[in-house]
Amino acid sequence: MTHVEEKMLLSSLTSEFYSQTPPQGEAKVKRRRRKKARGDVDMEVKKRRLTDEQVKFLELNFGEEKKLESGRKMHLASELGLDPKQVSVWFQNRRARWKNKQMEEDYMKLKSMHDSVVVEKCHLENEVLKLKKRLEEAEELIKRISGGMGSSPSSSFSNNGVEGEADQLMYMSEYSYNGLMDWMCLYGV
DNA sequence: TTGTGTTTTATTGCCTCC
DNA sequence: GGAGGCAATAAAACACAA
Repeated sequence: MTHVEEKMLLSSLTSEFYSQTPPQGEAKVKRRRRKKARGDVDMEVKKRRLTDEQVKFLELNFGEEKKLESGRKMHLASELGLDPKQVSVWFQNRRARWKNKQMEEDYMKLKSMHDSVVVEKCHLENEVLKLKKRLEEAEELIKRISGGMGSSPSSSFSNNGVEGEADQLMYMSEYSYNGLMDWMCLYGV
């Protein structure tokens, strides 16, 4: 019996298994196979579990080439004493398992990358918070200093001949209180 | 022993390629 | 149009705790 004849026979035997046909225009929706009734002896297909040796040999071949061309299929089938159909089914299922495993590995890699990016983001956010706090402290200090001298910060800076107030502020926030003390000594504030 | 979850083998329908 | 691939699914076979 050819492959096609086999398929047609199976189709005719199983067509009655379907309770519904898909609505017009929804051909892509797969019909669900009806469960095989218990005791339906005619349709009973005994599953033959492959031996360890057979599986080992198939695994070896799968490792070499994941696809199965016709010649190799026939060769493997005769070598293992299996139906060529069983060999192709085994390869089909093995490819599906392999694909799942690959996806799982890809997922784990992406997850690990994502996790490290999240940690890095957390560190950066902490750093931003620290810097903001230092900036606030520096600004507060400047306010206090300029208030004590009875003039604006800019006038006090310019009075001492210093240019680039922004640069000075950056300097202060960078080196915090000790730096500020140095700066005050330097300009005699 | 039995209920339940997992794995393996097999089937089906659809799709693509030649 | 046929062969072969894939996704989805069924169901047998197996593992294992209770």
